[in-house]
Amino acid sequence: MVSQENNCRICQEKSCASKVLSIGNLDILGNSCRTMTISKGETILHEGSLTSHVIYLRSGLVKETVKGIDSQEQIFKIIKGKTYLGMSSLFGDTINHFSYKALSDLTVCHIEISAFKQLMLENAEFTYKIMESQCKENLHNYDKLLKQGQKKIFGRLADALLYFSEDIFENKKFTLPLTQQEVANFIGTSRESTARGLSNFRQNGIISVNNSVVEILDLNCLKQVSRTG
Amino acid sequence: MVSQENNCRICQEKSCASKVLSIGNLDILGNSCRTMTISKGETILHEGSLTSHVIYLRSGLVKETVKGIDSQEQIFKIIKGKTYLGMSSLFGDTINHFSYKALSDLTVCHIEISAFKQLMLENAEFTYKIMESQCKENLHNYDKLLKQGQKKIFGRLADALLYFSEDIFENKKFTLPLTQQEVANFIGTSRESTARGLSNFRQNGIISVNNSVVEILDLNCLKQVSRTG
DNA sequence: GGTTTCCTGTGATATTTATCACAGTTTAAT
DNA sequence: ATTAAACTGTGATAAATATCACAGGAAACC
Repeated sequence: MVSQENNCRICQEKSCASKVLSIGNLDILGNSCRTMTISKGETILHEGSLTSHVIYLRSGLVKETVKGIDSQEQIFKIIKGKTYLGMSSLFGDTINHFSYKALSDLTVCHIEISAFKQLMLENAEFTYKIMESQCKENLHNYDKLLKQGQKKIFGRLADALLYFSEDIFENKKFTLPLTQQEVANFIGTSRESTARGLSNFRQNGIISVNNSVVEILDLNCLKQVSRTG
Repeated sequence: MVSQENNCRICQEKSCASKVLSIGNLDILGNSCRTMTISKGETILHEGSLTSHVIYLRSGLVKETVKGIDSQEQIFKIIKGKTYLGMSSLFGDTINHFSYKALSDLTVCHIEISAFKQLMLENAEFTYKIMESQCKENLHNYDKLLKQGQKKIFGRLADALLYFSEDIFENKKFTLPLTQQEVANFIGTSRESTARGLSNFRQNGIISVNNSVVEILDLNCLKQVSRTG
């Protein structure tokens, strides 16, 4: 981990919310903010630890996880750059409800919670923007979780592939950042079922898989599977 | 529905957030707020409709639902008094993602969204409180949804019973406000499996059921089932 | 009060999914 | 390059759950 002081004025990766901050506000932020790099595989934040900082993911890919029963890792979602991590825990509790682990090399900022709260109480538009983005995320998460409960495995797997293709990588061809075990933990099933699902999609010409490079060949069919369940 | 003008200054059912409002703020709220009663069975808000008002549930019990695939109703959660309804949709989108239906007679307030936003931008502490309560709710919801995905039916049913007993009615004995079909829609299973689960709990002396009056007889055992899944 | 409609309980069966087992592949480490 | 470790693919079987079917109860509606 390399850490350095930060000038938020000139940051190229501002969040939606911090774009509304005045120069004065940005300097308050910069004074309470440290940027650092984290390498793939490291854990940024542990479930169960006390909340102490706002963490802003500038760039890179992160998995948000919880320990399930018999302490199997459940993956809640994959997070890409320009996102605050663990806001619900930060404002809704004193301990973190999720762990965050780097799926790639990352750049993150640690912001002192007191400074962040000060900004929120001084600048209602900032708070409003933060709330807006949280609400958007929540709608998305609830939608995903509720649908997941109804769908069968092929449908959920299709959803996961579409999620990576459309939301995360914005490309029909991408390198899966997860092992099959992790995909299974993400869609709530067993590793074997995930493997069988991928085989099935491959055999039906819906996708191609080479090592961990996936390409969606028949998007309509995949969407169909996602709908049908 | 009976509607009347509202004096928010003297409201006995203020939300956590509106408790921090000044008298002036409360008058702004009161001028843009109408109180009404809604009877059991009516729908307050339809999924898919445009967001137009903040709705505050003063008293009563509401089910929050979404249409699942093949348009089966999924029950996301049960909501009791002193809660804003549909905040995520309101701030995260322009259409409502959930429907809200009365499980009992209700008192609700409709608040003009423009006035509410004005308050949020004028009073950052208010906004902060709103955000805080949203975050608490989210942690709770995510926890529930994630665990639900891992547990088997008996575990989920146990959770639902504990939820009614501890969170909603705060009593070991309560009248189930849902039919078995609805309980099934709540825990994500079939009506028959729900019926079998309840029978099983009854036969094992964990609960007693008379019509829709449920009493938890062996709390420890029920919690055990909830844990074991 | 009688009829209709919705709700509940439970057996039998079919479907879905997990688990076990193990061989073949890829990746990482020396 | 070679070995070890982790990951992947697939069959066989077991467990969980849904679905179908139907009878008996409760509630609601003339």
